[in-house]
Amino acid sequence: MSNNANLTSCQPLLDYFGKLIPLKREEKELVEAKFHPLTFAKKQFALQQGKICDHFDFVVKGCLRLFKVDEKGDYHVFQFATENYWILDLTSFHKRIPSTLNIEALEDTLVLRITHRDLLDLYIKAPKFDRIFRVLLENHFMQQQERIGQLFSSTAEERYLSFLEQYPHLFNRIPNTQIASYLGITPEFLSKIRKNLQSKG
Amino acid sequence: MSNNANLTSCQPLLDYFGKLIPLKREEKELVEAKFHPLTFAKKQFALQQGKICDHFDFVVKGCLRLFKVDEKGDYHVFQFATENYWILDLTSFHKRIPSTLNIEALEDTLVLRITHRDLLDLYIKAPKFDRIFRVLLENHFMQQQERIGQLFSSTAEERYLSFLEQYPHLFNRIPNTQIASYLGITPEFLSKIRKNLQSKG
DNA sequence: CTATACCCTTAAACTAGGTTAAGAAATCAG
DNA sequence: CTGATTTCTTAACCTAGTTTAAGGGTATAG
Repeated sequence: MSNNANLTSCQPLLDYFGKLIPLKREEKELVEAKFHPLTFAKKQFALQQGKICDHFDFVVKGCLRLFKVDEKGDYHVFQFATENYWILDLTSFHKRIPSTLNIEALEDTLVLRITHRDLLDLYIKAPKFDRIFRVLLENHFMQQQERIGQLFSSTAEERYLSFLEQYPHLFNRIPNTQIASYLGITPEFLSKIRKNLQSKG
Repeated sequence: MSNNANLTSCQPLLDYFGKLIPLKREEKELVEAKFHPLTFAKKQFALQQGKICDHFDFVVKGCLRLFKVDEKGDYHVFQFATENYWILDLTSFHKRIPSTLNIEALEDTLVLRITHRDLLDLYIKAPKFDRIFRVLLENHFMQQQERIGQLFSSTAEERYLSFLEQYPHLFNRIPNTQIASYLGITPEFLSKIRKNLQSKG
């Protein structure tokens, strides 16, 4: 019965993997054995800075944010993760060092989680996952590079517009303070931008 | 004889891979078959925007820069690659779409290059390279994330100091205009920063 | 050896975005 | 339903970094 429950709960992840590379029965069973569901209430932390990030999370439902608190106490959002996104502090996860980042639920959230040890074991038992996680990482990398490009050469207004385009499902789901923090500006300035845009059309 | 020449020329790359995961004889031979040496004179382009990036380059000697030219005509350096670094436009390479970036030699440079087709073939013939390139990508990703964090919360002076720390071998090897372009500031402002630092000590 | 291109610096005027403060609106826990 | 917390907006003032312009320094190709 618990086996059956897992079968059900891992389905979104199996679908996700299956779209990248078709999985064999044994590989599906491995996924079911290694990933475990976990829920977070809104405002609950999935990772606190100072702790080692021992988990690689796939979001089934809800929304998490990965963010840094700098020396001045300001918050900076690296990434939001909604349905079918991955979230973790990769640096802490791989180097096994205390994290400088936090992960917090912006909504009640359900994730499928694999631990560091289990992921290594998964790579050994089914090398196909080396490839799957390579592809997954490539996608994350491309997104990050796009972001660096924008931080370099776009104004805050342009970045806001492109955020709205890229994450239309997010903008009425999370507060503007969070969006500002993702764009690298203050909420006050975002407010000014929004007013400007409104007067334009 | 040409075989022998390749054996010699691939040695830095074999060393690099060997440090990540030991390679078997067949795997070494595959590397020698798939990677080919290529030289660029200073100022020569290894990639021009608009073309598809069909190559993944390992720098044996010299220095390349990966940069973007924005709408205003300003240049922004994503990455420098010196000895033992990788350089390519990953987005163009994987999505097979025209690149928005350029790669240019800042010094006379020797790379070992693998094409897209040969890399896919390498993954198939030796799945160990799925793992190697996963690890390699993880490292790049971590560096990029660090960079985003800095662009968010550090002043230009702080970023300059941390550049000097992180790339001590680069700062007297490339012009300050390039460093400014990497830091996301104008050469004039970098000059001001350097003057300030000098008066401090 | 020389001319040309590139590189570095200075300084004055300017602008994108930050800071501070304060009130209004929305959301939420009890 | 109600008080409390969070969120959004406005506005006046401030600052890090840009722009423009100009002069001097330094490689480098021919």
